[in-house]
Amino acid sequence: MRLIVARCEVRYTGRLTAVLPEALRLLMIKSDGSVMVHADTGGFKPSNWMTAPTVIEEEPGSIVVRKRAGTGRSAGRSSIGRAPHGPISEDRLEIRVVEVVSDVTHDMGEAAALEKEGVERELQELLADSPETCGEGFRLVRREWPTDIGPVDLMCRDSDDGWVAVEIKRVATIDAVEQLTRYLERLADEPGFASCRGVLAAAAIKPQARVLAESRGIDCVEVDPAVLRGDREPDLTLFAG
Amino acid sequence: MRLIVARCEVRYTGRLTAVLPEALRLLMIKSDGSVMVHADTGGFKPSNWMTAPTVIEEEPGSIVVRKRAGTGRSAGRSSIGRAPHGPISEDRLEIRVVEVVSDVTHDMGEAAALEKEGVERELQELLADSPETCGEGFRLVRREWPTDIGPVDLMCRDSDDGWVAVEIKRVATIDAVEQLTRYLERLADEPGFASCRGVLAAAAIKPQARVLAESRGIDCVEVDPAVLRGDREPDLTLFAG
DNA sequence: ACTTAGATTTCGCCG
DNA sequence: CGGCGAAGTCTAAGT
Repeated sequence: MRLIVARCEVRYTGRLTAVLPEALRLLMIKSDGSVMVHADTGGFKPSNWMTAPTVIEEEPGSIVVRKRAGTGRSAGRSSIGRAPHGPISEDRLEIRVVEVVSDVTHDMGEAAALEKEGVERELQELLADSPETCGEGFRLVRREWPTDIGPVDLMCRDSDDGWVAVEIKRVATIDAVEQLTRYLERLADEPGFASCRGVLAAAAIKPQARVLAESRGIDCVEVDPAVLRGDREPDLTLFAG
Repeated sequence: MRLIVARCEVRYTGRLTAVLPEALRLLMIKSDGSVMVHADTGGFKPSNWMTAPTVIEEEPGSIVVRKRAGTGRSAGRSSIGRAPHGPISEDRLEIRVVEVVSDVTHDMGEAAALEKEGVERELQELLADSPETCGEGFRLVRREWPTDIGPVDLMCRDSDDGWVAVEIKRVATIDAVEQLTRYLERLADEPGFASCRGVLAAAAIKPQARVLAESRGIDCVEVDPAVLRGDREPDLTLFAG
C-alpha cells in the first residue's frame, strides 16, 4: 500500500463529473490497483476514488487512474432504443500533484478475511430453524421459495395448513411491505395460493411499515436475533413457575 | 489526520459482530473523529470503521473507538412488542495493536467541497428543458409538482392536453415504479387528474422495473444524459438522408 | 431531531 | 457476466 500526502487537485470523469479544488489530501493506492483520495474530514467515504481494476499512469506532477472502457461496465450497444448508451467514455481520475509532503509504501501481505454475523442471512437461517417464531404452529416448507419476481424468504404452512409467505428483514421499512405485497399479489394467481397470507419478520420494524402492513392484513413479528441464537433469554418467561 | 501502519487485530461489536484476525493494516484517524481500518486490498470500503462522532481511547497496545449509546441510534425502549430489542449495547471498535510500523500525523487544514454534475438533479434539469424527450408533444407544466406524499419530478401535458407525471431516476429500479404508482394513485383523487398517466424516465431502466411499469400502463423512456447535454449525437439518425 | 431519498452507492450471491 | 437485493449501507436534504 502506498500512502501519499500531497497538495493536489482531483478531477473525475465517468458516470459523472467531479472536481476537487487544490488542497492537502491523502492518496491511498492499494496493491490491487484501487485508488482513494481522502480529506481529513467526511469520514468513511473517500472524497474521490476508483475501484480496481485500474491502469495507473504516474508522471512528475500527475497521477492518472483509468478504468479500461468496456470493462467493468457495459459498453455494449445492444439496444436500439432511445438511449443506446453508446460507447461510454472510460472512467478517469486525474490527480494533479502540486506538492508532495510524504510518500511511503508498505508491504502488508495478505490480511485475513472478515467474519460477520447478525446480518439478514443469519436471521433467515435462525428463523428457518425456528419457524414457529413467525407464528403459532408454523412449519417451514422451503427457504427462498421461487417466484418470477424473486424468491420468498420463507414459505411456511400455519396450524390450519394455510400457506404463509414470510419476508425477513433486519430493519423492516415500508419497502419491505411493498415487496411482500408484490409476492402475495403474484402468488394469488398460483393455484392453491389464493389465500396465502403474509408475515413480516424483522429485528426492528419501522412504525410506518407496521401501519401499512397491518392495513394490508400482513402480520408483523419483531424477533431478537440474540434470543434466537440462544445468547440471551427472552424477556418474558412463558410457562414460568 | 493520523496514519498508523500496524499489525493489529480488530473487533467490532454493535449492529453486528465482526473480527479481523491479526494482520498488517492501515489505521486512519481523521480529525473529525472517524476511524477507518484499511487492508491492502478490497478497495473503497474499509475492512472496518466507525463514523463520527466517536470517543477514542488510546492506551499502549490498544485503541478503543466508541460511539455513545443513545446518540446516533435509538437506544430507547419504547416497544412493548415481542422483541424489546433490549439495551442496545454501544457501537465499539476495539483495535489490539501488536506492532507499530509507522505512526504519523498530518495537519491538512480544510479541503474545499466537491463539485459534481451528472447526478439525478442534472437529469431533471435536462429533461425539464427537453420535455418532448419523455414523449411526443410533451410540454412542461412544472418541475417538482407538489403532492402530499412528495413532489412529482416533472408534470407535463401531452399532445392531447392530457396530464403526465414523469418520474426521473438515474437508474430506475422497481422502487421507482412503486413511487410513481403512489403518485398516480394520489393524483387520481385530484379533480381533473383522474386520467393522469405516468412516464418513467431514466438513464438506465432495470428489466424488472420495465416489466412492472408496463404492466401498470406506465411508459418507460431511457435517456442519454450526454445526448441531452449536447455532448454527443444520438446513435440513430432519424430522418436520415 | 427525525425521516426520506440518492449514491460514481459498493458488495455479494445466484442465475 | 448480468441482474437483483442487502448494507454496520453513508450522506445530504427536507420537515
